[in-house]
Amino acid sequence: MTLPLVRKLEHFIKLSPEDKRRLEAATSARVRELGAGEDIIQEGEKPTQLNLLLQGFACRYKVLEDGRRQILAFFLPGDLCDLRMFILKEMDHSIGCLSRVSFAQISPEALDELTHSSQTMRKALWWNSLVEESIAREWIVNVGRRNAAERMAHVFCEVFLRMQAVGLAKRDTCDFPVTQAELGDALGLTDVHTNRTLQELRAQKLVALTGRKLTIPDLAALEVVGLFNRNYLHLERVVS
Amino acid sequence: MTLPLVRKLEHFIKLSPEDKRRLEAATSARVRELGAGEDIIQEGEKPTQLNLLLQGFACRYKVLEDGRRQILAFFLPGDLCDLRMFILKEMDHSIGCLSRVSFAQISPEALDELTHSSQTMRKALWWNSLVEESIAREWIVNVGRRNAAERMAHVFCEVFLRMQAVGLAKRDTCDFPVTQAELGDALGLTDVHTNRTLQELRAQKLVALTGRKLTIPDLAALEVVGLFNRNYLHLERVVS
DNA sequence: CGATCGCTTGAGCAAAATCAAACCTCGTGG
DNA sequence: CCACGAGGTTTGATTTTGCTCAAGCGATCG
Repeated sequence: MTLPLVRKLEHFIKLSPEDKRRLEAATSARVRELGAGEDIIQEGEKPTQLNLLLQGFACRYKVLEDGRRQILAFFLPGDLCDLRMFILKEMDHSIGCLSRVSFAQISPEALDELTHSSQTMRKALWWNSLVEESIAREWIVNVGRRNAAERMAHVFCEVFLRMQAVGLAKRDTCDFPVTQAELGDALGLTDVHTNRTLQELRAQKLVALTGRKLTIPDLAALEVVGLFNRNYLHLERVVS
Repeated sequence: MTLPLVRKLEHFIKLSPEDKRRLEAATSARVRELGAGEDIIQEGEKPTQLNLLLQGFACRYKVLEDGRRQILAFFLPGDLCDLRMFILKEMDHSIGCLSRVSFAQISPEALDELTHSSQTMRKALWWNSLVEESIAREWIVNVGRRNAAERMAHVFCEVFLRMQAVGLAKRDTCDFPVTQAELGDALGLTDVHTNRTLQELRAQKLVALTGRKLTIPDLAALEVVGLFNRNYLHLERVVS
């Protein structure tokens, strides 16, 4: 089975067999598991290695002094949680697990080795960071300028397309092991309002969300509702 | 006069005289000016070079189909508007000028040259990107979980500290050539509500904002109102 | 001197938050 | 096998926050 990360990177650039082999080696050296609610790394800690999500959902989040929480990004299988971050003195946010999760820990040295010999790999990881940043910017638009239903439609589209990009969507369905309260924390909404908004989308038959599975019967329609534009995911290949 | 960018980078790492000389050379090769309201680059265009803001304020922004606009970041003197972006096929957002602006255009080749010979410069620019990403994440929290007054207090603190970091704040005052409507676009608020919120902060003597100048008589107090935590700006030096 | 742009004010309304309670489901232990 | 409990979802009533629409005001600039 192809590594989700490989699938993702190949949306941008074709990797050589050698690149893939090394990547697989690097990601199998040290694998850890954590349960839902546990943190991979917390705000204030010094980041020391790179975490690559292999299975399950995780998220970046911040908590304000008074307990308000905001989720800053969803991490899906194939996502690098904190590439390049270990130059910093301390984390300014936490990374937590939304479901049971398994992830690979890659040391800075292993990463160096991976990129040092391959221009292609460097470019691929570079592209990967840019996409991540782009997603963060789109989330600013989401919470800043879209209303509740639009926001929710938008993240559903995003998650579905990203899952599809790593080969983890079957037809119109993918995993979505996220509680409504957590979804609210990602959308900047309360749990109550998140629930009502979800019911709206359900009533319009735009989404089904049960048993940790997300189904989108008509993606194009949901994209319209969410004022969704795929360009920010940069999934059309530039370099062959 | 020291380049704002140099001042900023030196919050993280000390640059050698040689590094500084090269940076100054690279930034003086090609300087352009634009007026308020003009765009440095627009969504959909292919980014080809790096723009370094020298004077004035600019911003990153996106516009939804129906005209709603969200400002994603403020660019102050010393900011690199799109470092690393030129690997992408097209911009997923625009960069516009909030005031009359002058900026340097640095070619990918000049940038390569700058970083190729200096590990320090590479690290400095690396750190710079990470801080920019960190600011974007904090903005998600801002629009997602803070109310109008908190949001406004927060960006005022941020802009002031960033201006201070590049040597462009005098005591408790710095430039802020941004209209209330634009400020609203950054905060995810309407212009009307932005106005009322600003009046609140003024009434509490937390800020003065007249003639494109921002004054913060008691920064600590404003930080409390904005639930502001400096950690995300990563301004304490790690590497000497 | 009028036009434009930015700021300000008011009234009414809509969206989302808050508070409170009930309900459902699924795993656990008696 | 059933009762229990925790976590997650749903509902209702009410309040708050911020939006919309509309108009007026005050500079500044050809």
